[in-house]
This record gives sequence, structure tokens and C-alpha cells, in this order.
Amino acid sequence: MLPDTKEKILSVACEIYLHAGSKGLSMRKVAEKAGISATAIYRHFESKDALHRQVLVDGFRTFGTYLYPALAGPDPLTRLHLAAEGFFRFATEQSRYYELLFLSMDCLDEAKVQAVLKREARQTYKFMIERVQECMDAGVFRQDNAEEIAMLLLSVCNGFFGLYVSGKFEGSTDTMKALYERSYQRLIHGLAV
Amino acid sequence: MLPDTKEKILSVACEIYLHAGSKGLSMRKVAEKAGISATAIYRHFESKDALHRQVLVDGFRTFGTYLYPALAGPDPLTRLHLAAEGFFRFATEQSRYYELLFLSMDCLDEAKVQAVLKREARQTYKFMIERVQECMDAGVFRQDNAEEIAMLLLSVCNGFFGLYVSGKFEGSTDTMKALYERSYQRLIHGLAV
Amino acid sequence: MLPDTKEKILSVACEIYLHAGSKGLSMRKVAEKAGISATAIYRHFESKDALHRQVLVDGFRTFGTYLYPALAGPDPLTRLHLAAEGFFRFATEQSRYYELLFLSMDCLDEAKVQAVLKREARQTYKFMIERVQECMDAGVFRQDNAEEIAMLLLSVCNGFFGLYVSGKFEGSTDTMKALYERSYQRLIHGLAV
Amino acid sequence: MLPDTKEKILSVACEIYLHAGSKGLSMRKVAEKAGISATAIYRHFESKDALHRQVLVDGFRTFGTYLYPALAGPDPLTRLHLAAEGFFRFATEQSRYYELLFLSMDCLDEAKVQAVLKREARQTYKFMIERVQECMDAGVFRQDNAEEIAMLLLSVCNGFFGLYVSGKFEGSTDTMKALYERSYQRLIHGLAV
DNA sequence: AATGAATGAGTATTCATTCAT
DNA sequence: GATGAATGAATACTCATTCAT
Repeated sequence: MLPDTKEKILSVACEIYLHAGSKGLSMRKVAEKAGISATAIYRHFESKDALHRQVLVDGFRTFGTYLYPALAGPDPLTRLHLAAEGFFRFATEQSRYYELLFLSMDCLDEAKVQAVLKREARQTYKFMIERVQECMDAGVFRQDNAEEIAMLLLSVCNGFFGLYVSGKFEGSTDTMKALYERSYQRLIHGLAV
Repeated sequence: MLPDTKEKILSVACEIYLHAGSKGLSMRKVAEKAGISATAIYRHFESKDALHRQVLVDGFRTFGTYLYPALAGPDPLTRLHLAAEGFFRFATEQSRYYELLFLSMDCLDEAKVQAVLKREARQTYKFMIERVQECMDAGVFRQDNAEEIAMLLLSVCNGFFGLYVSGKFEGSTDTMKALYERSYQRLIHGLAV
Repeated sequence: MLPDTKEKILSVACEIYLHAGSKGLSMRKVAEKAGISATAIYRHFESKDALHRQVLVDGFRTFGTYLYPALAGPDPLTRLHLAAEGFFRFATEQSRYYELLFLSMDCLDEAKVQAVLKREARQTYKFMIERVQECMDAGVFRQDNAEEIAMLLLSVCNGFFGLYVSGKFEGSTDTMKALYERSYQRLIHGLAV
Repeated sequence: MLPDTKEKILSVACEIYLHAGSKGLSMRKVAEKAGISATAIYRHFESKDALHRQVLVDGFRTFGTYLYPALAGPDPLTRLHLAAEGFFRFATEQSRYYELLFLSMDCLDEAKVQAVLKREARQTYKFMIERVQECMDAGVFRQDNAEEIAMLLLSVCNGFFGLYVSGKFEGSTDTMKALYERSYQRLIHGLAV
């Protein structure tokens, strides 16, 4: 139809990917759900892999809408807080996406797919380094290796949500939120001047 | 063949699992690599799932050989250090295993397989809680919620190795080790009395 | 191929079904005999079951061409005679079909397949009730329970052909025909006014 | 165990056959249910087919226990009645057996299996001819072709139960019994002197 | 008399992809 | 831009049977 078949395919693919994982993402299912023939997809995407990659890129775009508004915060520490909170919101509100983007490494999903994941993850990494660095520059954190601190923060987030999302630990979202905040505070506390 | 076909199947399955993930673990491939017919596997394992589960159990057994020796340490803090170090060694020496056991969550992997992962992960969790608790009891950590601290430690490990293993950050093992230790010290520092 | 692959598949499936029964009807065999790949069948039939059902429907359609012309008879008794004769012709000329449609009950044949058999058999049943009823209404049979008489007639047919088709009794078709007619007359005789 | 493994195998095979039909009768299942290894069966039965055949023979033995007591009746007509009643009881109480012995012709179940069915069915046929003949000899039926009358009777039974067993007609056992008796009476009525 | 191991053929079905139209 | 037809490889799993022990 007019509103761009390519868009339609992509959105359907995301939906399926989110529900069934990379294992469950098949051209047939996408085609069926999009109301077109399986072969028609090839008019818009070179291969399943290309489609898969685009789905990931889309996911990171969504992630961006959670993370980047943090920049609107008035001061460095608030911006870091907002980033941490954005992370939490994305992980809980879009937990399936979080999993697929940050936790799954569905091995051998073609090198190219992996590459996309890496590239995007690095973007996030850089963003966090900047947040940490400006906290140090502003004197709210003591001077330290900003990269390492950023990685520590990301590690905690990643690890925390990994445990949460995979269901290895239970608890309501609110419980998790409180726990997350206490963990975050414990970390921040050790970093403060 | 004398060297026990079952053993052979399992080791081949581990190998494949390690190289291609649960997605790539197929009865046919296992059979081929083991030099037997595909059906012969069923003599030794009830189903693919049963085989898959056994692979995981084997992996956790290996993990145990890295983690549990920490108990031989002379005091609580040392035992915690050794546990952290064991974690690191397992993650680096058996990085593929680390990934598959702790980081992957291939959603479609039959409930039973998931159950094995959860159960074993909880074991590790309990082990860490004990390590932290005894540090508090011994007065080297200030009193706090041992569970939450253990989770924080695990989160950091999980997150750190998640980033490492997935190749999202580069660096030699030695570099990583040093980084890991500094991160660990930062955390511990905030916990000390 | 021009002559419609679907048609080809169906006809081959009928052939196999007729020779080997539902037990011997396999996608692979059909594909091989139809000169296409096994998977190609799925382009035309949703599943083995769907194919199986279509084979049955086809069989009943054929049956109809034997039975329904009886309606062209000038009077009720003739119509009943013609129906009985149509039955006989179908059972002898398409004995394998007769068997598969009316006599087999391969229990494991998916509910849906059974449903088709039941539905169609009921159609035939209704047809016979109508034939009997109009004989009664016309006064050539004495008033009685038309349903039961129809069932009796069908039972005899079914039983007779069951014995014939399964080879439990021998004899040339002509011999059988004569026997059938004598049996039929014996029955009818008891029903006449 | 002592009470003859062969017996055990056979009884288990009957059980399975009765529940799952010839399609569901597999050496593995029999072995498992009998508590022996699949290969052990071959010590007692040459092949699956041989076992299958023996199951049928057993079934006919059971059938005999329903039919032959009719001989104890005081006079020819009673004996015929008792035979007809035995038929009904077997068909309703052992409907699965009835189906397998008299109605199923699970094609190509090896010629030998078919042969067993034929041979045994002929026995029943002969028995019925005798019952009919003695009714004629005793003057309760008018003289006619005993063979044909017997076949008519058998046809009705076969057809009736075929419809009943296959579920093509519904109704409680009591309803069926009454219907059966009315049909039988209609037939007999036409045969009486 | 019975077992465990193994086999090869068979089952239905799903998948990504290609090709002619 | 899109379709229908077809393919070949792959999936897990079942089966009857054989063989060495």
C-alpha cells in the first residue's frame, strides 16, 4: 500500500522479532503478517540478514528516544541521573528490546548483524563517558578515569537488567526500581568527591 | 568404540554449542561430528532437549571448578577476592561458556532448558550472598543488605563480561584483568567499614 | 507444467491412497510420483491432512456421480432400485474407494479427516431416508420408520460390500450382483404392503 | 518373568492394538509396556507382522467366547437368536476389537495378516450358515439358500456395527440394541415360513 | 533368553531463496 | 513492484530390524 511497504515490513519484522526472537524471525511470517508475498520482501531487503540488521537499527533508534532526552537536564549530575533512569525505563518498558539489543548474542547471526550491535553499543558507551566526564569536570565526582567509570556504570546496568530481564531474579517493577536506585546510589556514593 | 559413545556425543554437543550456540545445536550435526548416525543419539539422550540440558549442566560443572575453590581461602575477604577472580578466569578462559550460561537467553529454548539455567544461576547467587554476608559478619564490610550487595557484584561481573565477551569493548586479557580489578576495588572500597 | 500441479498432486494422492490406504499416504511418496519436490506440495495444500481431506472429498464426489442419477427414475420404487444399483456399481467399479470411504476407520486419522467421512456418510444416509420415505408415501411400502429402514438398507449394503471388498467372500462380479439383487429383493419383499 | 514372556508380549500388544490401532502398534511401545527390550520380542515373534497376526488370532478367540455359547440354546431359532445377540454383545462390549477384526482392512498390512482375517471370518460365516440351515431343516424358516441368508444376516450385522462403531450414527447402547432387534426381527420375519 | 548399540529409511514440516512472469 | 511456483537443505523424531555380546 501507499504508506511504504518497506516501513510495513520493517514494523512487522520488529513485532515478530520482539515476540519470538531472532530464531522466530522468518521471511514467511513477516510476509504473512505484512499481507504480502514472501518474495516481495526481497524487493525491499537484500536478504533476511539485511532485514534483521534494520530491525536492530530501529531498536537502537527507539533506545535513543529513552536515553538522549537526558541531555535536557540542567546539570551534569541530573543528566547522569536521567540517563540512568532512561536506561531503566527502556529496560522495563521495552524489556524485549533491551534483551535483544544488549543481552542477546544469538551467536553467528552473521558477522554483519554483530557489527551493527557493536557499533550502536559503542555510541551508548561514548554517551555515558561524556556524562561521567562532565560530572568530574564539574567537580561533583572526584577526578578518575571517566571511561572506566562509565564502563562500570554500564556494566551494572547491563548486569542488573540481564538478571532482571532473563527472569533469573524475581520482583515487581517497583521493587526492581527501588533496588536499582539503591545500587546506583551505592555506586555514585563511592564516586563522589 | 570403547571411549563411551555417550561421552563422545556430549563432548561434541558442547563443542558445537560453544561454536554455534543453541540455535546451531542440531542432532544431525552432533551425529555427523561424532561419527555416528543421527538416530543413535536417541539411544543415549531422550531428546534434543535432554542433550541440550546435559550440555548446560556440564558447563556449570566446569564453572564450579573455577568458583568453588574460593572456599579454600583463609578469610572472608580473601574468599570473596578468590571468587571474583574465579569468575574472571572462567569468563576469560571459557568465554564462550560464560556467554552461553550467563548471558544468553535464547527465548525459544524450551522451558526445561531455561529452568536449568535459572536453577544454576541461583546457586551462584546464593554462593555470592554467603561470601558477602561473611564479610559483613567479620566486620570487613559495614552491615548492609547482603543480598543486594551480592546482586550488585554479580551485576557488575555479568555486565562487565557481557561487554567483554560480546566484543563490545576491546583490549588484551591483561588489560581487562587490570580494569576488572580496579572496578572491583572501587566497588569493594565503597562497601568497606 | 500446464496441466495444473494441484490437480496432479491430488490425482496422485488419490492413486496412492487407493493403493496403500491412509497409512501409506505420505507427502514424500506423493511428491515423488508427481515428479515434484516434497515441499512443493505445501504450495498447494496446507498440510498432509488438508490433502488427505481433499482426497476424501474427491472420492465422495465420485460416489455422488453413481448415486444421484437415481433421482432421474420415474417413480419412488425405481428410484430406490436405481440407488441400490448405483451403490453396487460404485462398490464394484470403485471398490477401493468404497472401502476407504465407507469401511475404513483408521483411528489415528486426525479428527478433521474423520469429520469429513462422517459428514458425507450422513448425506448418503439422508438420501436413502428420502428414497424410503417416498416409497412409503406412495404406498408401495407399508408405513414404518423410514429412518430405520434406510439404515437397514445401508447396513446391508455396507456389510455386503464389506465382505465383498475385503475378499472375505469370493465370486465373480456377476455372481455378486445376482446375490446382491436377491438379498435386496428379500429385504424389499418384507417391506412391501 | 516366569508366566511366559510371550504371553506378556501378546497381551500388551493386544492392549496397544486396541487403543491405537495397527498404525500405533510398534515394537518399541510393546517392549516398553512389557518391560523388556525391543529386541527381545524377536526371540518370540519372527517379526512385527507375526506379532500382529497373533494379536488378531487372539481377538478371534475372544470373539468365539461370545459367539459359540449360542450352541447351548435349546432349539435352532433360539440358537440363532443367541448368536445374533452374541454378535451384538461383542460389538458393543469389545467394539474396538470388533472394528479391528471385522471392519478395518488397514490395507497392505501384509498379505499374511489379511489371510488370517479371511480365514477366521470364514469360520464365523460357516457357523452362521449352520445356524440358518438348522432353522430351515426344523421348519421355522422356509427353505431357501442358507448360505445367502447367512450372508445377509452377517451383512446386516457387519453393516450395522460398522455404522455404530465408526460413530457414523449416534445413540446409546440401549437405543442401538432396540434398533438392532427391530432390524433383526424385520429380517427374520421375511424369512419365516 | 535377553540386552545395548547402532542403522537406514522414513515421517511431516519449515526455511531462505530463486526464477519466470 | 509484486506474485506463484518450486527447490534443496534442514529440522526433530520414529520405526523395524540387525548384530555382537
